[in-house]
Amino acid sequence: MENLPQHFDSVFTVDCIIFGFDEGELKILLIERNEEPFNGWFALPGYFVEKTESIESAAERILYECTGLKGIYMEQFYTFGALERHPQGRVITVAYYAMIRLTNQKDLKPVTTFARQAVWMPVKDMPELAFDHSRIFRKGFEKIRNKISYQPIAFELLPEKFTLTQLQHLYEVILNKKLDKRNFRKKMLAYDILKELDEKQKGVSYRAAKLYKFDKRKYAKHFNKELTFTKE
Amino acid sequence: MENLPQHFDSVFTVDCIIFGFDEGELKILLIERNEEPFNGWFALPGYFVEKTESIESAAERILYECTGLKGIYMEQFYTFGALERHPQGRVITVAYYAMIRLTNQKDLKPVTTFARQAVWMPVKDMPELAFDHSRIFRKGFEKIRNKISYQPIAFELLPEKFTLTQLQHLYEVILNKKLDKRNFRKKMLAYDILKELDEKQKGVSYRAAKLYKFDKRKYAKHFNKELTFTKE
DNA sequence: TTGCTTAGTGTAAAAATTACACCTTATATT
DNA sequence: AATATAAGGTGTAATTTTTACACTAAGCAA
Repeated sequence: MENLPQHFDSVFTVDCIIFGFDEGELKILLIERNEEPFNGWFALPGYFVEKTESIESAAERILYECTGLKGIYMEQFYTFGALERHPQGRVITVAYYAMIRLTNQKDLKPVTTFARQAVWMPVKDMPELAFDHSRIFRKGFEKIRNKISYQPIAFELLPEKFTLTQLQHLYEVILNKKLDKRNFRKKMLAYDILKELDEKQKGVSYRAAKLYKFDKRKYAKHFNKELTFTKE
Repeated sequence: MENLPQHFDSVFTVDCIIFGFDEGELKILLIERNEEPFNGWFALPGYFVEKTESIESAAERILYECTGLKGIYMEQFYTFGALERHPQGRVITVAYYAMIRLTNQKDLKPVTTFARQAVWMPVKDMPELAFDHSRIFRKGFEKIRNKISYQPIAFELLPEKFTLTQLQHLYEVILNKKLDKRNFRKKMLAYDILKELDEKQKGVSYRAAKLYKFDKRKYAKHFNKELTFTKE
C-alpha cells in the first residue's frame, strides 16, 4: 500500500476561545504573542498541531502550553482556512471553545516561549487580535450565545455554588439583554437541573440569597447528555 | 520573516454529504473508490485539499471531480481528526453538507480516476462506508435534522414548484416521523416564505394540488439571512 | 428603629402548539 | 352517467408556553 501523498500537506493549527466569568464580567483568555508575525499582538491561545496527535488532544496540549491550564474539555465549532488568513501561506485552523470556572485559575503561566503572557480580557474591552482571530472570536461567541438560548450550558462559568441572581447576571451578559427576574427563575427551576442547597450566600450587606448547585445527573436525564459540553 | 514551519504539515481532505430527494426518498451521493485503501468501497465524495486553495473552494472542486456537479454551495459542519481514522496516518477531514435539487442532475460523471462511479444512495439502504465516513454521515444527518426543526431549509431538495404535501413528505422523511397535515400547513404558511402559484400539479389521477414556490426575499426578511444555506 | 438593598414570589393575558374529522375535487372505472 | 377512489383542503377547542408586571420579606448597617 502506498503512503499518503505528502505533497498535499498543509500547515494547521488550533485556536481556543476560553470563556470565564469574573466580577460580573465575561472574559476570554488571550495571549500576547512572542513570535512573528504579529509579535506583541494579542491572539487567541493556539499553535501548530503535531502530526502524531488528534486535534482534540492538540487543543488541550496547546491550551496548557499557552496558559498552564490543564484538562479543559473544549468543543470544536468551526474550521477556518481562507487563503489570506496567514501572511505566509495558507494555514488551516480548527477553533474550539470552552467555559471554565475562574476560581483558583486566575494565575496563568505560559509554559512556552511563543506566548509572552496570558491574560483574562473582558469581552467588552477586546482589542483587535492577530490574524483573523477577531473574526473567529465573533463566530464562537455567536455560537455560545445561540446555544445557551436552548440549552443551559453556562454553569461551567460559575463557582460550584451560586445564587439565581448570579446565574441570571451571567445570562444577561452573554445574551446582552435584561431578563425578567421572575420568568428567569421560573424557567430555570422548571428545567429541574439545579439542586437547592441548605446554605446561603455569605458576606453580603443585605439579605443573603439561597445557594444552588448544578446537578449533572438531572441534566443528563433532561438533555440526554452526559455533560454540559457534549462529546461528538 | 521566517517561513511557516513545514515539519508540522498535515495531510488533509474534505468530505461532502450531498442530500437529494427523489421518488419520495432521501438519498445521498456516494462514490465507489478506485484507490487503496478501501478500493471498491463506497465513500463520501472527498479528496485531498491543495495547498493553494481555501477549504471551501477545495470542497467545490472535489465535489465536481467526484460527480461532475458544479457550483454547489455547501455548509461546513465538523472537522474530524482522530489518529486512527486513516490506516496510513493521521488525516484530517473537514466535512460539508448540502441539499440539492435532483431535477436534471441525476446523471453523474466523475472527472477523476479516484472515483469509479458516483451514485445516489437511499439513506435507508446505506452500506458501511470507507474510513469513518459512516460516522461522518451520521453526524451530518443529525445536524440537518436538528436544523430543519427550527429553520425551514429543505426547499433546496424539492423541484422549483412543489405541493405542500410533497414538502410535508420531505419533512417526514428527514425527521423520521409522521406530521399532522393541518398543523404542518398552518405552520409552514405562517412562516410566510412560500409563494402560492396560479398553477396546479399535473398528471395525477386524483385531485391536483396547488403548487408553491420558495420565496427567497421573504425568507431573507424573516430569518435575516440571504440564502437557505448561510454563509459563515 | 429606620433605611437600604436585594431576595423572593403569583397571576392574568397572549401566543404557540397540539389534537382531531369531514367535505371537496379531480380522475379513473364501470 | 354514475360511482369509486385517492388525495386536497380546511377550523376550532384544549393545552402549553411565554410574556408582562409589582409588591412584600429578610438581613445588614447606621
